[in-house]
Amino acid sequence: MTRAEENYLKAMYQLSAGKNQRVSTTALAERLETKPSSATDMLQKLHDKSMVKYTRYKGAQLSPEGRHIASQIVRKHRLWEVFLVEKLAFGWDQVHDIAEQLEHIKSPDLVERLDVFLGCPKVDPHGDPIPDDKGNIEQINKILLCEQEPNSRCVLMGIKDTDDAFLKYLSQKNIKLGSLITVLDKEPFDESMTVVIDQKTHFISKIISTNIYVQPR
Amino acid sequence: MTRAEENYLKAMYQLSAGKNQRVSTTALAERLETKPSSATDMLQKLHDKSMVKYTRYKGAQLSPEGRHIASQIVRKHRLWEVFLVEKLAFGWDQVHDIAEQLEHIKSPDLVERLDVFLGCPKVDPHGDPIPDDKGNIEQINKILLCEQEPNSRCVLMGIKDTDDAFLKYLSQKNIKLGSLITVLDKEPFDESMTVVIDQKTHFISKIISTNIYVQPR
DNA sequence: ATAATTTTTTAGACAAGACTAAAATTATAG
DNA sequence: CTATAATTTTAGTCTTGTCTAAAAAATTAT
Repeated sequence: MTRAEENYLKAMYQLSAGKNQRVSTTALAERLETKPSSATDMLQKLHDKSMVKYTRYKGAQLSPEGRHIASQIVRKHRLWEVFLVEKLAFGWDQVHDIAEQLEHIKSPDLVERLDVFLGCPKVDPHGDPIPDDKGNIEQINKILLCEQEPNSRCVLMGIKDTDDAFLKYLSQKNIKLGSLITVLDKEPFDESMTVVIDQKTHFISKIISTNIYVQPR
Repeated sequence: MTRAEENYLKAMYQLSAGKNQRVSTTALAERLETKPSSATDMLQKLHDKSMVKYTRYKGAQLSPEGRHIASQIVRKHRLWEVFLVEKLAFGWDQVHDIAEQLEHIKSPDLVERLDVFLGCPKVDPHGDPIPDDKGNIEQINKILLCEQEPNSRCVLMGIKDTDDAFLKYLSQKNIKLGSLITVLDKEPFDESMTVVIDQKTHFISKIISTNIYVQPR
C-alpha cells in the first residue's frame, strides 16, 4: 500500500461513515483536495487490487480488506494523537497534521506497543473512537449537547467538527473531554444555552452546542 | 525537501563522517542501494537547490545548509530510536527500520517536545551521538575494546557495526550500553579476550572487540 | 421524452525518481 | 605514454500520482 492508496482508503472509510455505503468519485476527490479524474484513476487501481468494488459511473465501496486497512490507518492516526496530547503535551488543535504523517508508519509491532504504552485508550483527544486491531469500534452512547434539557447534567464525550478555530475556542475556555456540564437554561428563541463547566458559567450559542457530544448523567 | 532528497543528504552526511569530505557518486549509490545514474540525477538536483556543491566527475560535498538538514534527519532518527527502546521496550536490533520512517516526519515542534520527553538524551541506544538542533555533536572520548589492556576496567559506550546479527549476539548475552567491563586477559596469538560483564565471564574474539567502544575507568 | 446540466471517465501530458544502455571522462597498467 | 579498465554522465524509458481538456453517461428540468 502506497501512501496515496492509504489516503484514498481512509477517505472512503470516513465518508461512508459506519455504514460502508458507496462513495462518489467527486465526494472522494473533494475530501482529498484533488480532481475527480485523479480519483477515478485511483479507484480503478484499487479495484484491480480488490481493495474496493468500483463500478463505472456509480462510485466505489470498500471491500472487507480495504475496509480493514482503512480502519488500521484511522487506528494509527488516533493512537498517535493520544500520544501527542498525553505524552508530548500538544494541544487539541496542533496534532492533526502530525498524526496525518505518523499514520503511515508501517510496523504492526509498533502500533501494538504504542497502544499498550498509552494504556489502550478507547477514544482520541477529540473523543473519536479508536478502532481495535480487527477494525471494531466500541460504540459510545452519546447525544449532542443541544438536545440536552435544562436543569440536567452531562459529561463532554467528544466534538463533532474538529475545525481548528473551534478547538482553539474550547481549549481557551478550558473545556475538555470529561468536563462535567450542567445545563442551567436554554433560550427558546435562538436555542443558546447557559451552562456551568468547572464552576464557570458559559453562554453557548446553538452552533457550539450542536458540535459537542455529551453523555447524560 | 522530499523523502528521497532527505535520504541522499543523510547518506552523504554519514559517508563523509565528521569531516565533510567529498562523496563519490558510486559510494552514494551503493549506500542507498540504487544505481550511480540515479545518484547523478539527484546530485544535480541538490546542486540546483544549493544543498550540495557538485562537480561533474568529481563527486559532491554538502553545503552548510545541506549539512544542517542532514544533521536534523540524523537527530530525529536517533531520538526516535531512544523512544522506541526506552518507552516502547523494543530491542536494539528492531528499531532501525522504524526510525528510518519516523525520521521523515516534519514538525520542528515535535522534535523538540520529543527531545524533552526523553530527557534530552545525548546518545541513541547504540551509543551514537545525537546532534543538537544546531547540528552540533557532543564528542565522547571512547576507544575500541580491543585497545584496552588486561586487568583494567571500562564502560561500554557504543557499538561500531550496528549489524543485525551482532546486535542480537550482544542483547542475547545481556551486554548493553553502560555495562561495566573488566578485561581479565588478552590472548597475544589471536587477540581474543576474557572479560567479565555483570558477574559473567565471556570469551570475546577480536572481531567482537573491534566493534565495541568503551571508556576506560 | 427530449433537452440541458451535472457527474464521471478517457486521453494525453507532466514531474519525481528510478532504471538500462551507451557515451564520456578519469584512473590504472604495462 | 598509450591502452585498457573503472567510474561517471547522458539519453531515453518506466511507474506513480497528478493535471487539463474533451467525451460519455447519468440526472434534472421543461
